[in-house]
Amino acid sequence: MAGLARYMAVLRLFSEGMPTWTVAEMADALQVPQSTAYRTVRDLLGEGLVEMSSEARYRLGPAFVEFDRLTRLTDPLMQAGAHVLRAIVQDAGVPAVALLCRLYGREVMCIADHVSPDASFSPSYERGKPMPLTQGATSKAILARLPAKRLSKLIGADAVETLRPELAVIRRAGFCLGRGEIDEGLAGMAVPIVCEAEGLVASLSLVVESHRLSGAREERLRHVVMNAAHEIEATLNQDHVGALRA
Amino acid sequence: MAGLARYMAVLRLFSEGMPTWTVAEMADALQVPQSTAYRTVRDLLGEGLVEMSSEARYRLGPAFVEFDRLTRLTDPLMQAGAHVLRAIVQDAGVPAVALLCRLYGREVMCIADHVSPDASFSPSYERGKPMPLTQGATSKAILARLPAKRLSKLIGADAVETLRPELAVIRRAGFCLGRGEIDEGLAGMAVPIVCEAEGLVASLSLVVESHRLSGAREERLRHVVMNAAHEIEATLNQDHVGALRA
DNA sequence: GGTCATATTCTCAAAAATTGAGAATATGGA
DNA sequence: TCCATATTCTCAATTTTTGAGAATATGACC
Repeated sequence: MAGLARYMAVLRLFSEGMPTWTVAEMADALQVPQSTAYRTVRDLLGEGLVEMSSEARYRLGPAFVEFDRLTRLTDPLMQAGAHVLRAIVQDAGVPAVALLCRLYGREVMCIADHVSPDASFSPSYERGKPMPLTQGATSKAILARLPAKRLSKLIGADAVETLRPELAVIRRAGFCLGRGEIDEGLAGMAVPIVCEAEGLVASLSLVVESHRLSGAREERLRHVVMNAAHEIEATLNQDHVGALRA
Repeated sequence: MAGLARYMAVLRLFSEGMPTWTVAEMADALQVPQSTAYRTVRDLLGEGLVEMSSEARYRLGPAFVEFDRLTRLTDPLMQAGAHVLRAIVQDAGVPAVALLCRLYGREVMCIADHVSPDASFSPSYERGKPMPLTQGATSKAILARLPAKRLSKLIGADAVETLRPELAVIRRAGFCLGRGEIDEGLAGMAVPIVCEAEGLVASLSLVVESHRLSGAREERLRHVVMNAAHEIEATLNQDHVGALRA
């Protein structure tokens, strides 16, 4: 294994189930001699990607927290949309979770969330959690606005065929409603957000308990989410124009 | 430049002031030929450390958001202390910001914050922001609990001499009050948190407007912060014992 | 302060990866 | 379709990485 991959292989060992590793364990898991593992860890340590816990164990380091902050500060979607989440949760009038998600590299990832204080259900998503590409209103709203070429590169031509009719409907409606696709008993409403100039394809979603979503309320919430999403989209395009002029 | 350093040099180019870069700009900034820069970016792209924005520009990628989440989920200090921040801000009874910070690699970094809804001042700190090592109550509370050897490795023997008396007082009091050391007009109260078994040296701080901190209120807030910090410390040691048994 | 076990760094020649310059291709608009 | 620019590729020279084990540091315990 060469170059960056060697380092990333070590970093990807760390998980929720096993947050600290000894060098011997790493060497064993990656099938490399200990001397090599030690050298790799020494480099990672020097860059702050790993830190030492006690007893010869290592943990992920401060660099990630720092780079994440930079991402939060500089992601245009984050800047345009973060404050909207609180607002739509409040507008919802029922226990709700608002999510801002985007196609990020090869995954759909949640990059911001807001849970209403009275929400008794636990949200399945949170900042930094990748989501299934082809399941749930959030992802579908994103896929619906992806150019055909990029879409098939992402999920494969077969999957595109299967989803095509559904995505066409979403694209036309500018809206997607999913019930229980991700979490049993929950419903998600998602609206796409696109900013070509920034290379962004994203969605704003509101998750509520399925049984609360009937008739007039569904109608009202749809408007809340759509208006908020369009506002974010407008801000994005506005900002970009501003950035170009500056 | 070799190995990891070559990749990190590229990543550290990204900043709040310049969040996207073209490959030509990177090559120029790092004084390497473009072909090399392209190869480096290709590797970073493959690992999700960088993503493409539009028009041949690159941005930091999803990997950082993902690793940050893992850090949030697995950092023992975070688990033990995150929920306490909201509580002490509420207890404070005046506009306040609560911070959980720790020695992380070679820096003191804020890893969690909570701002009271009525705070009119903007906090100078937030998750992911490194703080000056030798200034402010937050950092001093941490330094005060660092073993002598580690302390001088961190800030140098000279700085240790200068700070020694002050740190001795903090260590004995289990508490540190600083006025205007970081932000003019604000006061910080910090209490150290240590968990040897996890290799953690940290502090819990409460920041309020300086003029609100007089007499009885100072006394009361000191107790609020100290109690909360000790509770976190107890949880940490408890959890660690539990982890060992499991 | 000394002794042990274990963690970490070091050494060196062989093997593998990276480098730089420029040619060759891909890509995305007019 | 063509153009400009972005990106990948090629190849020999150079530099880095590798693996095994020896050498050294570290820290707990007596």
